[in-house]
Amino acid sequence: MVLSAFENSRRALSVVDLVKRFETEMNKTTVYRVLERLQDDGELHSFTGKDRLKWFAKYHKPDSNNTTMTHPHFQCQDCGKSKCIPVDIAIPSLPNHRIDSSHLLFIGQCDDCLA
Amino acid sequence: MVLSAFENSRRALSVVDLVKRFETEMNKTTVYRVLERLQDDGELHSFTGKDRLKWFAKYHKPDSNNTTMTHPHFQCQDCGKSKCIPVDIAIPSLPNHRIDSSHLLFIGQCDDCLA
DNA sequence: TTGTTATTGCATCTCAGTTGCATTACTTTT
DNA sequence: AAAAGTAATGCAACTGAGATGCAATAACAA
Ligand SMILES: [Mn+2]
Ligand SMILES: [Mn+2]
Ligand SMILES: [Zn+2]
Ligand SMILES: [Zn+2]
Repeated sequence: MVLSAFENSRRALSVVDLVKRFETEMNKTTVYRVLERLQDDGELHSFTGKDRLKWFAKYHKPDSNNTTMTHPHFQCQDCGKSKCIPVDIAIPSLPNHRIDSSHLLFIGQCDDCLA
Repeated sequence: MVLSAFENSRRALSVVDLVKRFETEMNKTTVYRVLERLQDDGELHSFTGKDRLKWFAKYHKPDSNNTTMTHPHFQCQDCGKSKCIPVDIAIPSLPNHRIDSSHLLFIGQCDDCLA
């Protein structure tokens, strides 16, 4: 039910929105827990938006090119919507450091708001 | 006084830490406001850490190669410390989108914690 | 001095996210 | 079917970073 809100697209949904959308049918806490469970099950993944809110999106398994394993996200500064960007970003190598993951968020104007 | 806590390095300091460090000499709210002012003055810049906390670091003006204008940051998952990474990351171009800025955070183990 | 503006303190608020505990739903075992 | 165990949900209260309103103080200028 919560999962079907993501309708197979790359659109992300903020937890705040989801809590609102389901406030008549389920408790706030339940929404949080369902999302966490779906993430553990590999159905969803999460990231942090520009306003430090938590967002979720469908998990798309990496394609053959290894793309999208740890992909960036885009958030529109006009409409606030955000989505997955299935693109590979080259991770720099830092001397004496080990990079395990990355949080990549691009901010700008989305196609809708540019049109 | 708050500014001198950054001692010209690329080390970042979380607001939470700064509030604690100065709790005897100034109010929590004042710390927030001083940091905001220093950011407006171009002395500091801020970013969001992996735990959604706000971090500040010295602002280093871009060098001739345009490097570090919108640079990534690194946060160690062991010690929690984070710092600026003066490296250029290629921003992808997304069809029908305009990217204005980016939040790039790399997570891993720092030199100290690897040693 | 007197008026004006910038800075700080303090209390209170906001609000996303978490936690504890009781209740209900679902499964498995006898 | 009944009992027992496990998982999912509701509800209330809590947490904590960050914001806000307002009064008090400090700096500054006329
Ligand atoms: Mn994604
Ligand atoms: Mn930086
Ligand atoms: Zn938009
Ligand atoms: Zn470390």
